[in-house]
Amino acid sequence: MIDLIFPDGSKRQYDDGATGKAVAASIAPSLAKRAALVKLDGELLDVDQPLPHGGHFEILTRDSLEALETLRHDASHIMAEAVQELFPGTQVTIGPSIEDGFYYDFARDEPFSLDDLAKIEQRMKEIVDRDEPIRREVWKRDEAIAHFKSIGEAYKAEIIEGIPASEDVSVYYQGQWKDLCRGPHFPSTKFVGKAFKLTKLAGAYWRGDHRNAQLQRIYGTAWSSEAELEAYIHRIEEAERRDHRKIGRAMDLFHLQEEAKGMIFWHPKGWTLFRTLENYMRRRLDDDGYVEVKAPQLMDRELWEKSGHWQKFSHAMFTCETEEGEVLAVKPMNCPGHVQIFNHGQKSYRDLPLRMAEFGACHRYEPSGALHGIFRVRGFTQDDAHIFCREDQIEAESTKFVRLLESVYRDCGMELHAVKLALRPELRFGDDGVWDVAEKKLERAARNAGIAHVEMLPGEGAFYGPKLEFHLRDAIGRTWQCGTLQLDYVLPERLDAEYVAEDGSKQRPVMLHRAICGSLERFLGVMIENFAGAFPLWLAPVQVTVATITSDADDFARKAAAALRARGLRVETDLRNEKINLKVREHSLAKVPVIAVVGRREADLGQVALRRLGSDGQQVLDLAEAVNLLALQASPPDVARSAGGAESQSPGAVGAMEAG
RNA sequence: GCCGCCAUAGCUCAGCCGGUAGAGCGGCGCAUUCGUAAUGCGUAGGUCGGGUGUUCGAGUCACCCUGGCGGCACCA
Repeated sequence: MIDLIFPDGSKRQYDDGATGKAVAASIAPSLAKRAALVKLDGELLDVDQPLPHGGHFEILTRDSLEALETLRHDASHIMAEAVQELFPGTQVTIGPSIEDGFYYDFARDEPFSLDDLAKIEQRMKEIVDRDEPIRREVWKRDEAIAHFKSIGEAYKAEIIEGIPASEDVSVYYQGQWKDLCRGPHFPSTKFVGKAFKLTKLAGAYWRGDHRNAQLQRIYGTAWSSEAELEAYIHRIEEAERRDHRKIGRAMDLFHLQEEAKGMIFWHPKGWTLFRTLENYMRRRLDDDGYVEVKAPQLMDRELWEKSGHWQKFSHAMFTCETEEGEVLAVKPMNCPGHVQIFNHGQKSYRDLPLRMAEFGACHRYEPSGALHGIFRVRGFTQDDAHIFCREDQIEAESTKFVRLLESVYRDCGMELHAVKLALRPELRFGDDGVWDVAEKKLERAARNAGIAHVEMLPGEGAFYGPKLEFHLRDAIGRTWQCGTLQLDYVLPERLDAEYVAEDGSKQRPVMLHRAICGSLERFLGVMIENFAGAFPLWLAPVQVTVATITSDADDFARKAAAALRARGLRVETDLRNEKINLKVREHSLAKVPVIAVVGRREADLGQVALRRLGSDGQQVLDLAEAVNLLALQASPPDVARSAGGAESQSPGAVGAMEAG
């Protein structure tokens, strides 16, 4: 007998081997009919599977949130069945559920077409209508290998070969069709419903390795109701509108063109945005004890060989040869340059931690298929810095960095999506003992800074050390690494960085490579999508447009604009002989945060009517008042913070306050 | 780089089974001075990403190149 504890706390006994369905039936026949999955001590099981033991027990219907993953997984199987029915000879490989949907990788010589997707989708719906029962069988591993080989499913056989010989494997039948799968699954295809849609067709390498065969991946999205599917499609469409490439064009921020692919032509408005962010970052770094430097753009190949970059990274480096035969490389990163500056002159332990920052323009030959708007480019600007410190300073510096990063993200309206720790790669310098220490230290730094969850990424570290990665999301949910913190014992060694310790001995510093935005370009891209182009006042390329209603107000409008400019605001005037309706519409669409409307009335009274983007009210103020208000509101968040503190004591004593 | 798709006026897009290109927005011009998301009228822009081939004839078919998009791989 097994004891089951139900969600309401009640307990009941059942025979050994009772299935979830039998348990459901004992409660209510209707529940047995609706039961899609059962949960036993947190583990999801098929309803027809004999319960292996007692414990906390719950019956899930298809509409439950926890069943959604299974619904999507089932949908991937139904798609595989449909594909094999329609395209005999196609081999199946793997097909998991993913965020919002599922995919399945198929091996087939002939490529699928977009038209095929419609056919497959249609057939999937038929399979749902057939209500094929889904049944689990347990097979011996070797028999499974032999069977899948015999039916020409080489990939499946290969997967099973990777399973330890002692283990059995589960095979799921779905009507006549079957697939190797761990499960769980719903009781029949009808449970999946029809709220799914095949969305895209893509290539994907077998087992994620580009040396392997390329399979055809079909992606789909699946939901428990038609309404949710509609909502999802709508959400994606909305998100596509805020694509930074579209907004960049519409707002005239930047452009890209063939002759310089992967490199950005910043237009005046976009460059204003860039400079605003750069200036903000510079202040934050200054305040946090960094010193800023500028290292050369090109350096001799020999230096890159010494640092190790040539061996590990030369494929991605732009190089050129001089007439005198020197081979120079455009810097793909700033670290070797910074070490040269560190090495110039003897350093003392008193100089540490030395935080050396640079807005470093880096160039990397990225694979053509990797380029993506201004997120992934070949020429970009890192908000890079290297902290040279003693080993016992690593933790404090790391924590300090993460705090700064979180503060910057907050100021910029960014939400940190994930923190990942990239562990030692195959190609690396430094012995394993050093890596053990480095990996542990970074992990601890993240925890100390209050980051609850750190995802481990085996094999993805830099060649010189592990990386903590800070990921942000774009409009449609893709994540992009922006911030990074890397712990490096290797480069100081390879490039002979040293300092004089208290006892007069020469010691190696440790290097922390760190960036908050990662690249200003990528960070701006994410910001553009997050704000959908409607930037907060301090960032907006044009902060105020002074728009006239009639030409009577032209002189006053010019005067108002000049007064605003005198306080550092970015102001445009619109004196065209157009209706105010049109002006409001145009500047609203251009996402200008404030439209200062002046008509005859305002001009006579020396006032402006402020209209904020997104609201249809207006605020009529005397010019001087409006200028003060807007100047205050346009302060970057860090400036506002320090001014705010000063103001509460003695207005206007901002500088004095900072000196303390 | 790999797989698939796409490439037509500044932008968004229409041009079916091949017979020398259209719309909306934008631009420009004229008129309008009109109080908070589109004033009216008029007008100029493309030879269809580049190339080769098939054809009497190609934006429309085939192939190649280039670029873009979605994935994959890569991302020090």
